[in-house]
Amino acid sequence: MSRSLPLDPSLAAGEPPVAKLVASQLRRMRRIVDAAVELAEQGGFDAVRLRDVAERSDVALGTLYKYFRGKEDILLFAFNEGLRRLEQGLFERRVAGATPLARATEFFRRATRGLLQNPQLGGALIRAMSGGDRETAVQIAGSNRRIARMLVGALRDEPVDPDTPVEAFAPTESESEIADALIGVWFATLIGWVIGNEPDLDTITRKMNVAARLMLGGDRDAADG
Amino acid sequence: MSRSLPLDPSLAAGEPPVAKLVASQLRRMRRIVDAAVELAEQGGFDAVRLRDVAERSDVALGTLYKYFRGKEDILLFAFNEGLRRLEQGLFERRVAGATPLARATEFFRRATRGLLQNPQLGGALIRAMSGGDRETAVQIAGSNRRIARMLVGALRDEPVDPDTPVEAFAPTESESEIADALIGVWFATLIGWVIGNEPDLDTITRKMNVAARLMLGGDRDAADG
DNA sequence: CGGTTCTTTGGAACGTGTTCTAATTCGTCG
DNA sequence: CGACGAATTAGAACACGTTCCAAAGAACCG
Repeated sequence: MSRSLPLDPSLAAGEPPVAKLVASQLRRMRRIVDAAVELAEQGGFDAVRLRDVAERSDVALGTLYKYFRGKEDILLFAFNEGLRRLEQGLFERRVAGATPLARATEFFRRATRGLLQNPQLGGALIRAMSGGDRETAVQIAGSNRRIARMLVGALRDEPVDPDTPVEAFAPTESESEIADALIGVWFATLIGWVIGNEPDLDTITRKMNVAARLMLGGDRDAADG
Repeated sequence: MSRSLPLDPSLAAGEPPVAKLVASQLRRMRRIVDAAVELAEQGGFDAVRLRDVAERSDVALGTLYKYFRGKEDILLFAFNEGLRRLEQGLFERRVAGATPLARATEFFRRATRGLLQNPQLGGALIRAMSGGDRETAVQIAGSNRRIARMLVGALRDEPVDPDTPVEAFAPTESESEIADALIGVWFATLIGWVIGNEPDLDTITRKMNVAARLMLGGDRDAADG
């Protein structure tokens, strides 16, 4: 083995792909992700051509594949960075709302807003998530868990420290069921959005409010922008 | 224009892609779909190479693109045929169960069973649905509607005539909300299954039962095989 | 410093979805 | 029958993700 080789080991494990990389390699990786995100912002998933990513980030095509398993892997990495930002944001400004329903709705509103901020990029990230290969499954499962943790935090009205490892997250069975189902609705809605492109934050928020109301009971429409 | 040209007009509109085709063209189309399905059954989505499909169905590659917009389109067509079979099956043997919860669970069990009958094929079909392009959105929306109609039929404990046009289907707002959310959970679950491959009918059925219970209330686990 | 090993590079090469084209066949109408 | 247009064919061509390779560079070790 070697001391720092960048490839799989970092990414094969679910979450922390940045590990054991010297500074120059970290910078290279960052350039790759940034280039991919820029291209996605401009033209969506299809505009992220790996040849362009390589050129923009001053990296050879082959090197790119040393850092990431493929196109979707890069976008998935960006998605996870977005998740981290969301976690941080939620930690700094807790979700507001008097009832679990209101807080759940507000959580999804903020999460969705992050994705829709740049629709092209958001669509690209969702597409990378839904079209995942067997290899990226672990990563996706990890993302899912992080989302569930945030959602359950909102339901409980408890802050979630982003730096706590997700493995320590222990929801009750009931919480787990609700989170699973709600996140499922969210993903399905986002995929529908990607396919059909009706880029309306309010519509998606309303849909999540409806689903949450069904599962949590309570008065209707307990959240607003 | 012509009298029968096979290409877009049939497929551009959502549902009835078979229209205005002479018998020989219908047979060609059938051969194409059959070949694609056979290949998918054996090796999943990736094994459906259009060159192979063309060869198997004795059709030129270019002709294939006259009948379908692309690879996913063929699989989507097969998916819709599967839906029709499911509708027929449900019409002939109504979903059993004393409560809406039990019937909803049983509906998803039967729908999922159809997909998992051949996991390779089922995965390929799901993948075609989730990775859809803008053009196939209409078709997918139509499929969704057909599924919603079946589900609502099960909730109401009413038979659904497969030959009735979906457009005539008029759910109440509440039914529509529940169906939307449940189908979302179902899709998300299936996508998770495709990505992670844990091909267990019972697990998926249980998950749907949980989600349905959350939304419909009622006693737990009210359905079994 | 020389040698060894790993990383990076530039670029070719491959597979597959998709598009394009020229030639051929088919069906219909006059 | 003969002609015209539409459908089909065979196959080349293109785009892009992915893999492969030989050469150049970089880091480390004695």
